[in-house]
Amino acid sequence: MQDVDPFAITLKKWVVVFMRNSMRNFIFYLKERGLSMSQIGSLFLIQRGNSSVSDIADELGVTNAAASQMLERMLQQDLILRLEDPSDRRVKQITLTDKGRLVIRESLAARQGWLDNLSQALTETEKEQINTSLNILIDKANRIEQHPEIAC
Amino acid sequence: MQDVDPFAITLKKWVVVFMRNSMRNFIFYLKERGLSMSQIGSLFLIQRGNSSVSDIADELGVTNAAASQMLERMLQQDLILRLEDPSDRRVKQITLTDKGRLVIRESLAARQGWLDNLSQALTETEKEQINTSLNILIDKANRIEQHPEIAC
DNA sequence: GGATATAGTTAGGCTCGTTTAACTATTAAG
DNA sequence: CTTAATAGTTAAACGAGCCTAACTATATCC
Repeated sequence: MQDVDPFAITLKKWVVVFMRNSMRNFIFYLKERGLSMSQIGSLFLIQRGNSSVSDIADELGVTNAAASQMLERMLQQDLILRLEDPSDRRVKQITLTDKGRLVIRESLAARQGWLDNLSQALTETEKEQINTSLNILIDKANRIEQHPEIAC
Repeated sequence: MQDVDPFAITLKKWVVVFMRNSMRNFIFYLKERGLSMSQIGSLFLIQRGNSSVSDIADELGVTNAAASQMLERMLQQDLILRLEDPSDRRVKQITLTDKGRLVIRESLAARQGWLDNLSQALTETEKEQINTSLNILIDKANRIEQHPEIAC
């Protein structure tokens, strides 16, 4: 908590403000849809290419059994498909259904309201400046993700 | 989905990148501590001044009964205090214990790793520029929060 | 003062997410 | 070919979180 770097302080403040404002509608959307955090997390993981039961279990930090049962419930809700991997028939390939993709889009849109209000409160000049800054952050974040070994 | 404003697109991309990278450690911290999303959400709400059972129930979108039970569990974990409001003895004032405040700090710190890596990937010039941009966003976000009627 | 409203708790019942342990099916190693 | 390892499923059990309904205590209204 002994930050002296003003940038680090700003970044943390932004995290708090962002979370407070963006999570509310997101959580209400999940409730409305009857989805748990684990389930929506799984949908995003599957979209990113984590396609086996073990992958998803690892990422969520739960046992295979837990993941398997949760995916079974998601299968019944028509959010995902579960197919045998032809190259290794022990493995199941989990993919998104159209409904699963829709849920991802809607859950992101649920945050939209606050972001739209935020956009409207900005001048064009401010938008341009922030746009440039965010693109730098996005770019650096992507590089860190692609080269996680650098990040340690 | 028919965004033409490049700023809106950038903002959304940033949200996705941010969530993907920052939630993982946060969720693992919660698991380690045995806390649910509702419980950590409550701690933040209490810190922000939502101090009655009804306040918290409303914000979380659950019944008073559910909030009351969840707060009872948090009381047993020594995360909060529950005192009678002297000015209206029907009301209970919920406040954070030292342990509750610690959990808030630790949960934010759990995201720290990724943000630190991100900071290190930036030049001083980039940091200054982004710092200015984020401060604009924080400022506007605070104004929207203080005047929610404008935001509709 | 009596009726009504508000704040919160308690009880019963349900679902979900989780674990461990036992199991099946498939692949890899010797 | 036999044994061991891997991927996933199933079953039993438990706690958390949620709801509705019934309840207590306090405050407000007329």
